[in-house]
Amino acid sequence: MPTTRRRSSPRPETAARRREILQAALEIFGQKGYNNGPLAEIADQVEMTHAGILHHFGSKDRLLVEVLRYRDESDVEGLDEQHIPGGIELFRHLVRTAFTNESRPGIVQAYAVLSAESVTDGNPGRSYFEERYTVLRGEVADALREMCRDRGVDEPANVARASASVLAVMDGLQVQWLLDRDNVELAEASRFAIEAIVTAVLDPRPSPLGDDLP
Amino acid sequence: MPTTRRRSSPRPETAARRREILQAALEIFGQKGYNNGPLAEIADQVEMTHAGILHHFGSKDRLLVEVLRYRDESDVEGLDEQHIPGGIELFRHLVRTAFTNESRPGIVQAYAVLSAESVTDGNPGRSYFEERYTVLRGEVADALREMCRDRGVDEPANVARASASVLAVMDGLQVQWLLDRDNVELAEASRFAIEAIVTAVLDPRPSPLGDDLP
DNA sequence: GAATTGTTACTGACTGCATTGTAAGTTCTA
DNA sequence: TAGAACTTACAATGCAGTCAGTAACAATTC
Repeated sequence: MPTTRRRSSPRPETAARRREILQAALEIFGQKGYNNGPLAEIADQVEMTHAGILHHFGSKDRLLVEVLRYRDESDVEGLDEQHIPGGIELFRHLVRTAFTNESRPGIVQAYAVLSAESVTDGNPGRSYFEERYTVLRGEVADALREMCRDRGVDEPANVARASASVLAVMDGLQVQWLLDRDNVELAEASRFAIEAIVTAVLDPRPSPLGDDLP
Repeated sequence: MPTTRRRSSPRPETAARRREILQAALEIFGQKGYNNGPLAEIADQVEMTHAGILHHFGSKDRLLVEVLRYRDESDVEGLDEQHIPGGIELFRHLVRTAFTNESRPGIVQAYAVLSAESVTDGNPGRSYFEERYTVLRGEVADALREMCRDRGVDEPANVARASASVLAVMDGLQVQWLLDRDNVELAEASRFAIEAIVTAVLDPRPSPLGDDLP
């Protein structure tokens, strides 16, 4: 028996429809959080019923992980041109991102809310964020080492600490900014902090706090 | 008519019972988030029904704001002795806190989760966090200015940016740590970043990223 | 290239569960 | 003895997910 497999290809407009849903979900999850963001509201925004969304994504959990992947792609697409910068260019890119993010409160909020929510019990986005931070820390660390090499700094200490700190300060400032959007200082703070941290790696100096801490 | 107002005072053990509830709520909200943390689960932990909790706090919203206030108090009580340190001592205190926090994942997670969740639509904890960050930034800024004065640094630039950055880096590192508790570097990163930022205020140097950024 | 057949992309109705809040009743105690 | 500190029972939503059905479309067959 040849058992000719019958398998229709998805319709041409389906991909676009899915993207519409992902966009709407990103907005709703960003505004209200994952647990507090009902499928029905996402469905409304794309003129569909919540059952339609479940048809495309199977479950709310799976929708979330696809939303997170989608955010990644659209981020790279929108800000970068094509390649990931390295060395000093990475940090310049991060600073520019901090500034352009001021015009995208939706995405900023989605990221802040969903990353923190991901550490709660049984959250489906957790492994996404675990991996994301690991990858990003690695990229920042590589860029830092490249800068050290360029400037003849041998055996740079604190590269790992600095990488985590750079990402942390950007995330933390975003939360503060979301709570107080009129505070323009907060955007500038990203540049200041990143410069401070990079400087401390390239040209370490004695601690102003003394050497007797833990 | 004298209308002798009849108004019983609460029973002596009531205060302790309320504290038990606040403690349990802090745990549950920390583990599962505010929206995802049901009253029933908090009630279980103190051997009560959820209606009992509502008797004490009126609504879930009001419970949250009391939980946040409670966290503040117990924090100060546990770590500080009595007074808030200023100047260099504040930063030494912050670094020590970062280290001792490693043994209190519950509270750390509660803070990280609830602060991010507070920026979502209609969250009852929002104004608490708005005020908290404003106050904390002010305290850190004062401490920085004091250090500048002590060391003869005039018209220190970037004090506001540095204050926000210090808080941001601590918060951001906590999220990363919650996602990867085995990563011991992350605790040390707090000290490194705080030192870097304070140094950049006390003894500013040219940006390693160039001066042509936004 | 028309008819057939299976699949996609839904909708609407429904199920079942979780959850906050309320109301009435009970016990205890200041 | 009134009010504090509950409990039990219930009301009222809200929400994810299932299922049966329908219309449109794609692939296969003739």
